[in-house]
Amino acid sequence: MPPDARYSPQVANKDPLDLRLSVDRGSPVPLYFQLSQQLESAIERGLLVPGNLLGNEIELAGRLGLSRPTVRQAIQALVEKGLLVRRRGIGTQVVHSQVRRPLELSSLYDDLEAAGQQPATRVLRLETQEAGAEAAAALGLAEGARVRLLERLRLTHGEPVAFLRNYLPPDVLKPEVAELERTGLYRLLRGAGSTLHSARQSVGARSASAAEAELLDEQAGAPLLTMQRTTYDDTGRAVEYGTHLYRASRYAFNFQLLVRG
Amino acid sequence: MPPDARYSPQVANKDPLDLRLSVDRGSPVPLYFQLSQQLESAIERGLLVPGNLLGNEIELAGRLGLSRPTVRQAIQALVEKGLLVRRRGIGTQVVHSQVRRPLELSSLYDDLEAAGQQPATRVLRLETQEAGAEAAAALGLAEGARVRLLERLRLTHGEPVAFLRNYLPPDVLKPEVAELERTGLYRLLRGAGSTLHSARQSVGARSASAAEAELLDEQAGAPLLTMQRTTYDDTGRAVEYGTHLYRASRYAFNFQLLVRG
DNA sequence: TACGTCTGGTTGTCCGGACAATAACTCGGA
DNA sequence: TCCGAGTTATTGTCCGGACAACCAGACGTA
Repeated sequence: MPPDARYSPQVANKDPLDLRLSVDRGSPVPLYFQLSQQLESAIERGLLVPGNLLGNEIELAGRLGLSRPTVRQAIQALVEKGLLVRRRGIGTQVVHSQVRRPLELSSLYDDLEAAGQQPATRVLRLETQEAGAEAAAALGLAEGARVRLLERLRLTHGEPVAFLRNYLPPDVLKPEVAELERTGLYRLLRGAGSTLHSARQSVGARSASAAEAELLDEQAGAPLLTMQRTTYDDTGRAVEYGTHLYRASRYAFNFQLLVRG
Repeated sequence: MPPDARYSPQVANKDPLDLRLSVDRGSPVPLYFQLSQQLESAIERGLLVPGNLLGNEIELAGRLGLSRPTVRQAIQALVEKGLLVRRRGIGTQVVHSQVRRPLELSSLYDDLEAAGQQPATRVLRLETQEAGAEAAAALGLAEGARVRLLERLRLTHGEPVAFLRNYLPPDVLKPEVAELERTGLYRLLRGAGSTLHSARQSVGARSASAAEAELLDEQAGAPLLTMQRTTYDDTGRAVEYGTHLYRASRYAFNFQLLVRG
């Protein structure tokens, strides 16, 4: 194989008919979404190889009995996910990225669970307080407003991984200890009706104090990853502020960024 | 002001005529993009307050002499940036987020420059090598293929902040020391014709070895932030792999994540 | 008061068509 | 052989229209 054959645009194309694309007009699921999902699953399963894609939009529309705008909308969604690239005059290609898991606002609990790490949570504290300056500023509340304070220890295989301190506006979520030990905070927030939208994070590092080391089963002075995060729902309201500590020996953040604009 | 007045949808609206929205049909800039930028700048400058927005799409289209799809495309772009929220049956509102800088694939150089930190770079090493297993895997090359190795020290105000080691496929960029000391790697990559698309990052922490401490002007054992990153262009090709060390006492990662799908 | 119903307003989805911009390919001429 | 012009294919932008889905508030009824 020539050294850069994998970057050539002339990769042979599967016959699109093999993809079994079809839409169900009786379904309440939007047509563009049906198509978009079928294309995505075809890519995930390797039915569509990096290279030239389903010919052109117009023909694809014709074969599916859809209009071109609808097909474009389906393709556009995948372009924004980073699965496809459009090239004017050329066509639309599948991106040949090895790793194309798009990244989401990640939840430590879900991450650990997905990695088969059997996460567990110990709730250390759950109470309502008056907000200090830091939490109030992060949540956009007045200083002294009531906030729920939550402190948890996250473990895998019985060993501590992280110490999590969160502040919640009281009307957003009223968590119970049993729930918190069973699942992650993000899942609870979503379950309570918040549609999470974005988060601002700051990741740093520092040495563990004696108390922190004790809590996390490390030596004093051991390196810790620190993370502060404010999460916003789709109206821009802050629904959670957290300041967390991770054992650097047992955890690292993995994420994928997309370029915007 | 009642406690949650800022979340009420009934915020008085500026007269949209004050916004001086208009489009230039002679310009080569797409109409939807012109409108999108004008709306964005109106939001940035506070002319549009969180609350009810420019009435409805149809009326806005009529006033500007555009079609509704074009207006929708402009609004959609801002929704994806997290500046607006659409609510069926209600209208489109400006998100009331304090911080709404959308985030991009960040460049340390640009970040420091934007923060007024006067970044400087010292090139420690620049040579072509055979790729080791790690770099080859990250770049998707065969082990032993030629790669360019680049080691830099990044400083602000004369003090070291980070040690940067990068691997580049030789046909992507042929950087020169003078360029590297004048600007950041991302800017050079873009200048060389790569359109950067996404990056996978891993952020962790560890204690500085004696040699690392010496280089970064820290004490041995001091906490360091570590970052590995592979950057991909819009065809999914890896254009850069880097493994970096930051002084935790002087730097932290700040970024904003958007929820996907 | 409490609750279901109706109504108006707004975004969501979808269609069919038109022309512009861009890139690859073909082909003729030097 | 090399190079430039023309041709063709494909996505990019834009239009006008239609109906569906959904939400809030007003209204009527129990």
